[in-house]
Amino acid sequence: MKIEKEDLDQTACTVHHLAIRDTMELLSGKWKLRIVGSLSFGKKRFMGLKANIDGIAAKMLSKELQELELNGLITRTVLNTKPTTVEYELTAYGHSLKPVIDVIADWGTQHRKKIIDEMKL
Amino acid sequence: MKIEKEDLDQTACTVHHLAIRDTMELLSGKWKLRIVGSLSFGKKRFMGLKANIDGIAAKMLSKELQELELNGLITRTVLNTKPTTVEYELTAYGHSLKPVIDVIADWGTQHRKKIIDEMKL
DNA sequence: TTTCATGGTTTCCTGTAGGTAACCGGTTTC
DNA sequence: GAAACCGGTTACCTACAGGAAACCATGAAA
Repeated sequence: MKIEKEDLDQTACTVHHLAIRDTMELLSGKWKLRIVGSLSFGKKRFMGLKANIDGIAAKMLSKELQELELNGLITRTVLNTKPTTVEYELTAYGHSLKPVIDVIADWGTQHRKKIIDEMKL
Repeated sequence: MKIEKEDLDQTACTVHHLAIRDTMELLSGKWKLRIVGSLSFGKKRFMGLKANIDGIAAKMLSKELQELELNGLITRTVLNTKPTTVEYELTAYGHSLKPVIDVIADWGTQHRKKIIDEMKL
């Protein structure tokens, strides 16, 4: 049985697809990438995140944080303060997403420039 | 008025957020990234894409392709064949997404490895 | 003349993502 | 004892993303 170039492409392509799907599933939802992006600037508390991420409701923030923690991307630390404060921080694994976030943010930045330039014409 | 480090962080962070949101809006939906990923291997026809992207329905493919074309990421070329065939191809701008796709696919690949390794324990 | 292929569109239906708003428990401050 | 702050949870609601299946026009082939 001969292996055609098409087959190789097909295989490479399938793996590619699986990988993309995996990443996007982990980062699914409107807010996860934003939360990770926010935390990539340093650890933050619940209210800090809520203030930092414009428009997010407490319910969503709490839910998304739980999923991120389940997936080992962030840690949740309850501090012994009064009133109780909770710190969220990227794990090492969470930090491994930095290249992903950065390249997405970079593309978005230059895309926004392009759109603005086009408006000026 | 003094500019604090926090303010700078805040500004950097806001821009970051906008950029992330912009990119993700363009690539929103379950299939767009997969379509672009598929086309990054070379131009394809409608049926080729449908076969290549496991599970996508014609309706979704057609809809997503329209949006991608509107955003200038792909071109649609109707060929003078019988039966009519249509070629979809990434534009130069679409190709500029390659680093984004690649880094997402790379992360997904190593994430999948990690999960499999953890299962072996 | 019936069937097959291409590249779709249309209709119908459903799950769920995500929004709003009220509420909660513990603690400190007024 | 009322109000405020933190970090949530709960209940309720709905718009829309997305799936399934049927349908359509064109033309070639059988």
